[in-house]
Amino acid sequence: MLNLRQLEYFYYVAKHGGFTHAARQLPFPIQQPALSIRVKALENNLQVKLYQIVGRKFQLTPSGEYLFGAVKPFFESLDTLERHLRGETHGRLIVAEAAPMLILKGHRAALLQFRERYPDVQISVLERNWTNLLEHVSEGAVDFAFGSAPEARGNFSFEEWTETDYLLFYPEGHAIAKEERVALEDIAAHPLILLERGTADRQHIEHTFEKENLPINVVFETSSYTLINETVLNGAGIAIVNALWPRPETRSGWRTINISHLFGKKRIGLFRRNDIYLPPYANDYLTMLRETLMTQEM
Amino acid sequence: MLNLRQLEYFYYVAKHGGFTHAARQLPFPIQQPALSIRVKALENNLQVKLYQIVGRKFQLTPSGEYLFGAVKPFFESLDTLERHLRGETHGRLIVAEAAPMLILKGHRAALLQFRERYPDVQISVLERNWTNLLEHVSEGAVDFAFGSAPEARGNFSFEEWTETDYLLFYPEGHAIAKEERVALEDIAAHPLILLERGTADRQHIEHTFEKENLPINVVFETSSYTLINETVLNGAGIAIVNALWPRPETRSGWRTINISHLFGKKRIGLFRRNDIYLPPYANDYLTMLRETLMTQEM
DNA sequence: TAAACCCATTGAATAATTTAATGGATTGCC
DNA sequence: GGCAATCCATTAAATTATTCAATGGGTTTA
Repeated sequence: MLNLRQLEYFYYVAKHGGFTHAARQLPFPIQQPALSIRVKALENNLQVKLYQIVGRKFQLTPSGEYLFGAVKPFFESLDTLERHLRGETHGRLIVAEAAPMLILKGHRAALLQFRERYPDVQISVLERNWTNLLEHVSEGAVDFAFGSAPEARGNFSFEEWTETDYLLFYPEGHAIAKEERVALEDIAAHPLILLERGTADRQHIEHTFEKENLPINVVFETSSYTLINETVLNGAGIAIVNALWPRPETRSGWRTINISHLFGKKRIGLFRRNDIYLPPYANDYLTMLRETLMTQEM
Repeated sequence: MLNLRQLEYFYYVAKHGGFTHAARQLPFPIQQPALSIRVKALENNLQVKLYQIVGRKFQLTPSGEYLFGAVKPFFESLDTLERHLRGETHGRLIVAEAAPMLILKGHRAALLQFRERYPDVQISVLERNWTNLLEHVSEGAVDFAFGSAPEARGNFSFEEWTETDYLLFYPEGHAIAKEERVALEDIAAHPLILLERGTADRQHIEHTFEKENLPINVVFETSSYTLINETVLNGAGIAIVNALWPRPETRSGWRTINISHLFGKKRIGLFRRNDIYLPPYANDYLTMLRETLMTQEM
């Protein structure tokens, strides 16, 4: 039977990298020997060395690393858990690039419904770049996030909500339109307008070209779809966008071709931490959002 | 600051549905009042009612249910964690339908490599039906599983390893081959041979027809691909299979058409529990398996 | 070489937890 | 209706677990 207090102290010692450091930084008053003794007891319990002192540096053994990794999420989640239970709820929601056009609409409707039921829970819907998206979630800064399925998942679960195609977006009459079925080489032959580096779409697009060893010629990059739209319509090049991008509605003279045969589908969905249990209000919010999006037909 | 012992006792009381029950069934000697007091202390700490006694039945309040759900995975994982740390490792692996043809090959090679490094860890590779697959994982009966991406994910994370097309499998000269590009209606017009109900492929196929309101005529269903192959070759009908199905190599006279424009791609990958930290040997096994499959070209 | 730092160890002091006994409330059974 | 059984709450006393304070040994830094 693992002793919980021993585990807890081990967690703090491992987290702060040493007994003395831990003793000094812990939120409750405790002395170094107390920690020392408790961790020793844990080692004796398990019959496994969890750390070693090299010189005067504290180091976890592989077993120690394993144990630390295993209990860390739980101990990290306790603060949030306590706040949720006390009712100090502050809902936080993040919406990432690519999802907004689709999901934001849903938020508007879901919010109204939600406030009736939880008038005291504050919801923030934030837009974040794909690069930092999962960080925000894992740091607990937000409860969950929407974005496109990543390569590496780490500690997250991903639930697909919808998928979308990739489109080639070009001015009417552009040479690329001549092709019967556009090939990757055709696209590479033209100057490209893309979203900035670090976004999921950009990463995916570059990766696709790299796989075929095709160099790409990016003439313009931006984080703003408005600018992409402008630039394409001014004839500076062609753009690869996902089908949920905000189409230029004020001007005509543009076309799109579906190029999902080259770039696959883009999967968009919900990210949440694996190791944290969502508070009831958050689950309810997700349910409402799901329903809203369903009736809006996705 | 949540008190861990209080949490632990609350967990046991909630799990056994009452103080007396818990006190009697706990693995260590403890009396009912001790539990009672500790849980009360937790309630006072949090300023939240966690349970109520109705008549003489113990019932969790919604807050109690929430707390229980939040801490349960952790406490449930402690036993396994301890065993792993003590080195009492017994690896368990499950391979589900659809994946086997692809993944099993990898296992053979990975196993050899693995046994050199962890001679004492026992690995079992089991075949299970899609219907029970995730249950096995969530019960902790196996460390992880391979299968195709499900609709609902619950407490699992899914990591895609590969994807495969759906194929129409039919005897040479069959009428369906006349079509330029097969449509769903064409397929529905013929007697179909399918995997049994409850399998992921079957579910997906039925769902696809349902969406278009097309009735299907299943003349034969089985869990064995050998039988499907036989039946198709005898002219009983056409089959929808995924591209990893074991092709009939002993007989000729059959054809396939790719129908992923109708059924999409099938995504195959790794399932694992969200809330349990895999032991080091399991992660190493996965790494070896990944590498093996990479070099075998997927 | 001295000062600073870090962990281990110890007996004494303290705090936390458990026990045992008992009472109140509810249910089931005759 | 009455009695036995079940279950949780409460209390003071007993026990156990944990912490403290002081000290020593080893290592690094200046």
